[in-house]
Amino acid sequence: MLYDQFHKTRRYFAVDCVIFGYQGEQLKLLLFKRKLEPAKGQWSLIGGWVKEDESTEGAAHRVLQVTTGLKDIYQEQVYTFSHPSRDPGGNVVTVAYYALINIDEKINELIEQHGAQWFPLNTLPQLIFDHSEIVEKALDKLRFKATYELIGKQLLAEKFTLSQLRRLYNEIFQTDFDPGNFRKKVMSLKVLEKTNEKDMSESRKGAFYFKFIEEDETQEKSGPIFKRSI
Amino acid sequence: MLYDQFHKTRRYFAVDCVIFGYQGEQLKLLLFKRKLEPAKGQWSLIGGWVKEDESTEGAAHRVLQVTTGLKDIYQEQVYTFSHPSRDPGGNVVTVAYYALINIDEKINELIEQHGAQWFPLNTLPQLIFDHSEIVEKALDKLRFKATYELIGKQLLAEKFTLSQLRRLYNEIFQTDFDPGNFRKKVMSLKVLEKTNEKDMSESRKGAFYFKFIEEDETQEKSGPIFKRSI
DNA sequence: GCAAAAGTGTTGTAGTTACACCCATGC
DNA sequence: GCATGGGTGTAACTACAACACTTTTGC
Repeated sequence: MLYDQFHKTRRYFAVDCVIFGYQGEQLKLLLFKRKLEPAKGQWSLIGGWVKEDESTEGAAHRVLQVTTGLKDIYQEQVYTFSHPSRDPGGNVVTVAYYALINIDEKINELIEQHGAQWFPLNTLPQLIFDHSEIVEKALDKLRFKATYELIGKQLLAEKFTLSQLRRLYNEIFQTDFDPGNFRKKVMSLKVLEKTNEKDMSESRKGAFYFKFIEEDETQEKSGPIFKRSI
Repeated sequence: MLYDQFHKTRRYFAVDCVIFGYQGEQLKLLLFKRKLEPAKGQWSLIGGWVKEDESTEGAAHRVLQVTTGLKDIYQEQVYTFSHPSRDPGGNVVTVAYYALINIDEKINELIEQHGAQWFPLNTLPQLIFDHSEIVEKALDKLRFKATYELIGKQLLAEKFTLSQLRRLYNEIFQTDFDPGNFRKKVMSLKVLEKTNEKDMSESRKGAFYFKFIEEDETQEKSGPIFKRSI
């Protein structure tokens, strides 16, 4: 190969996935018992080696599919971690991705087979290596995205009430949005459509379900939709 | 090594630097004539292989130091590009960084030795591989940073007038900020201090020079300082 | 005096916050 | 009827855009 003269290095190349889910009004993280030495059996992000003829996007996608059974999971590159001694097992460069998952029964079956478990963000166990830092960066990026566009499509069910959406935002930003103001702001974005169905489980009056309007990649980023009130 | 059983791949690992400078009221990019096959002699970003026991941050720093002679250049990770066929010479994963440089005489000497040249952003030549995409992402990130905090410390001389700063922002966002409003906004951030010196070269009245207040990493990100008026 | 940039002041508007208030319904 | 979340309305406040205005100086 052309570049071989420059390379004597043994380096490994991996991806790690920060998988966010939302369940029981809590933003959660999917963690795995590591199957590999070193640190075998400890909690970690799910990762995988990047194969030949595979991009990191592809590798992350593959890892997510294997561990959740889902295709077409929403994912976004977070950061690349490359400190030579970040992994005691060798010089492993990892490209981190975060993913957004709608937690349901089917997924949880597969997840259990992998020895994985959902953890609320504020009660995470000790993670291996620099995985805490990776989670921190992923969360920053998620918050950031949520400031600039309305997220929830991937984390919530197809139909959801505005209260459910608001509580998701409350979780993400660890704050307490005013119900009235939140509703007005969200409606002004014109990215949701009201359905005719009502959720009667959370209130006497009932709340209309909304869903995201299908659009072809036309989420224009215009400006912050919420003040970074964190 | 522990992980060797999983690796049969030949892959190369590089960094590329998007070097921004500001000169003659123009935001410029430093480009290099590639010294390597393939695409030898064509314009490209400056890059380098990541050595053993080196992080990508370290590699980018080293590459910047060699090509500009400067230590402690401000740099920030942009994105990792890993499509297996992005470089015809082999499977090269590259981590992109952008850097901010204050262009002056000394630098330009070294730069010429490397066959490098400053190009205004709107008249870039054809770049190799996916380097245009890398530049685009870097510029996005720079704009983004400039929206959230006052930049200029690395791009301008130590002392500068508010008009000079405003024209830098005009360049970055390709817009025309109102002089009065720009001044008020910048002053409200309380990150600049007025010096006693005046620049008499650009106006009859003369304009006071300002400089950035020294602070120990206390640029708190609160909210956007300028509407993304792009 | 006049041109030209530096610097200050003013006014209207848009978006947000805080909060009051009505609505629909199960109990 | 009353408690509860759903949903609407409103007044105060803030930030910003637009633009008028004053200041200082070289010519």
